[in-house]
Amino acid sequence: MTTRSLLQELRARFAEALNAVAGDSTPVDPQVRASGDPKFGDYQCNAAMALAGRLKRKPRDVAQAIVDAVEVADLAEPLEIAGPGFINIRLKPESLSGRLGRIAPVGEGGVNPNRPELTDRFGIPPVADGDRLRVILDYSSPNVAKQMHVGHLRSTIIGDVFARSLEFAGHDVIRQNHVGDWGTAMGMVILGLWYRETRRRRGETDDVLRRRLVDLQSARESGVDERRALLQPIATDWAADLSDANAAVEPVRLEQLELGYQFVQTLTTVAEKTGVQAPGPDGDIELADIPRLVTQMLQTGGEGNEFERALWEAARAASIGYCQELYDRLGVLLRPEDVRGESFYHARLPRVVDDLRTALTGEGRTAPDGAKAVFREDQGAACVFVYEPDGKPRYANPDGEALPLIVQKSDGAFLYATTDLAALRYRVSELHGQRLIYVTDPRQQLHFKMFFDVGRAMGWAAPTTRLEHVTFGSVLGENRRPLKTREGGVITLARLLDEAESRAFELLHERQRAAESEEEGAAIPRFDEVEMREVARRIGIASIKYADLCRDRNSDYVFSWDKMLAFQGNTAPYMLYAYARIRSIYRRAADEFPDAQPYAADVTIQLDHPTERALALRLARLPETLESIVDELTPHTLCAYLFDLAADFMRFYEACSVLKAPDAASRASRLRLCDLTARGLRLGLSLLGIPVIERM
RNA sequence: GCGCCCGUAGCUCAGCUGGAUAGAGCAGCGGACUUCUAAUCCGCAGGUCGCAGGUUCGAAUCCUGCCGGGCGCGCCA
Repeated sequence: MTTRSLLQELRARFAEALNAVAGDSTPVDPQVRASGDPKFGDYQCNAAMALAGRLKRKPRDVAQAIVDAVEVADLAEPLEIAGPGFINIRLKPESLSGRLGRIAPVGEGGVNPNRPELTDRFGIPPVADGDRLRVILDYSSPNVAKQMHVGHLRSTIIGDVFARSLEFAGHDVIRQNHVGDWGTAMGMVILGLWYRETRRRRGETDDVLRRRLVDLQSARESGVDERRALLQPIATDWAADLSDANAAVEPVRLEQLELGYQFVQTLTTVAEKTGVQAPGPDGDIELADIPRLVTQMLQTGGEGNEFERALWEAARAASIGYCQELYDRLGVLLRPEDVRGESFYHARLPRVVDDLRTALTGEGRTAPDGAKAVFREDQGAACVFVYEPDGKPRYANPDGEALPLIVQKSDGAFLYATTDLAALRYRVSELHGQRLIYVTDPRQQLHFKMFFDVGRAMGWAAPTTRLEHVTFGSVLGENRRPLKTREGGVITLARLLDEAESRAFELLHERQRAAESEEEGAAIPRFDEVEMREVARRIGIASIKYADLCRDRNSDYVFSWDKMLAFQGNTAPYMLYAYARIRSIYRRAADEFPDAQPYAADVTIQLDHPTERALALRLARLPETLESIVDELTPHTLCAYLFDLAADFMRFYEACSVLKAPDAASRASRLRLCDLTARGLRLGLSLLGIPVIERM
């Protein structure tokens, strides 16, 4: 038998009663929800008012009819009708404690500290087999050319919560890290790496390259002649180096990629309007045109050029290795085997365009929602236009003309729309995805709408395939502009994490000092340097992640160290502290009452004190909270729940002593509540990608 | 010009897809440590939900129009 959540149970029972009252088989929304105010009960059913209109009866009469028809006597106190026809539901304490009592203790093997949700389900069953979906989750997706910065943070940690939550719910999640390893930026990296490598073979160190970069940077504002004089020797050497095709490339590090990338990028800027040329694969090319050169270089696939291939692989390996370090540090689930970047689809792109051309030329095809996709060449580019059923373009440019999804540029190169379509086909037909989730910034929204339309029109996504573009707001500085360093540069992720950890360490250190200076000394754990570093590391990372997750993901959020590291309010430290307090009680109870068995069969969960009842009700609502996160992909609702849970526990903690409980039965009951709370916090935080701390 | 997102307490944010007297946390004021970690808890104060209409038993929520802010709109991703 599947255990329903409290909310599901009440909904089901009221739905049945409503159908009886309504007298027909039209399903009626039972409108059961948690009450906003405790004086209106724990849950309420608001369906009477709406139904009254339909039945042309008085709302309160309808409410009475529902009350008479519904069978909830085993769960709730006698129902009350209030106001215009609200039905207030107050749960019986024994039904609450019974429900919690059915949550089995953690099994023999104990809890896996890294993935507690895999070993302690808190009595929550996975979805039924028939509801299980294969979910393809596309998140993080950094561009391998550059260091990861705060912009990548949100996609990575929000996506990670989806991965964990959907997996916990019982779905079959396949992570796809769609890294940018084949675009112009990657080409620039390869070219930079090529330059560095060939110079290195002539005995030049990175320092020489770095100095040359500085020279170029300072020449950006100079006159054409001056810049030409600077560039000409580089171009001449370049020509000499081109003959070197030794494919052996040593492993490189990210800094070297960045150096090469910056060099090529600066070179391109400085070469603006100088006309300085260097040899390319198909004859001379202007240095200023390098971006086009590298794109072409990649379009031809680097095939037949082992050196280029080796450079690409070295660059890719360095980037992915570097990203993996950050993923490990952040504690996200992504692994190297989840990487399926743009390059993976490269060989499939011509067929995508061919198939679009074949299927959509002329009349085109119509998607289930009526959108018509038509293939047409326009200004030399291969395009797909999307039209409404009435023939109007669904997307328009500022001049009001139809806006195409371009799948092949006039120079023959493919674009990210092409890659995304190829990935869509792959994910549906080869990975058998039924729900495809893309976690990216909202600027790409138009692109996603267009390529979803085309994918549906082509039938590459079935009508039942869910395609979801999940967006998130930007991270702002205190000045309300996108977060930057004081100098205006991007903040690298590594630096951000460093600062979080060192700030957390300072706070811990401060607290320890304060405790030592007090006469009796607060009862806080004493840490040595190594332990404190580790606790600070966990708090720091947790704070960054939690701050990111606790707001509605679509709104921009203002980044504030003080707020995310605060020990009050809806923050990671508050939650972690609540957990640590509970664990502390547990350790002491084990010492003082070694015989106490909170999960023994004869233990009844007693809900005499209001704070005990409130805590129990909150615990009973964990399952329904997790349901909503799976449907709506809203981590902040889980954060809000955990904050309420922690706060309810704190109140209980202040009011009901566990170790000094009046008797053994009460103590066992309270210990049980403590442990359930700890498990709920641990499970919830774990789904947010945040590991708990036993002592802090 | 078109499209999307946002506007709620001094600040940072919730508000469960139309429900009851709009809620938290900071900051402010006042309380609580002989008591399981005071990184806590309790109380007070704080609001024209951007503005104006509309839909209805009922609107912060849905519709329309303004005002203010952000983003996007053909060969970058």
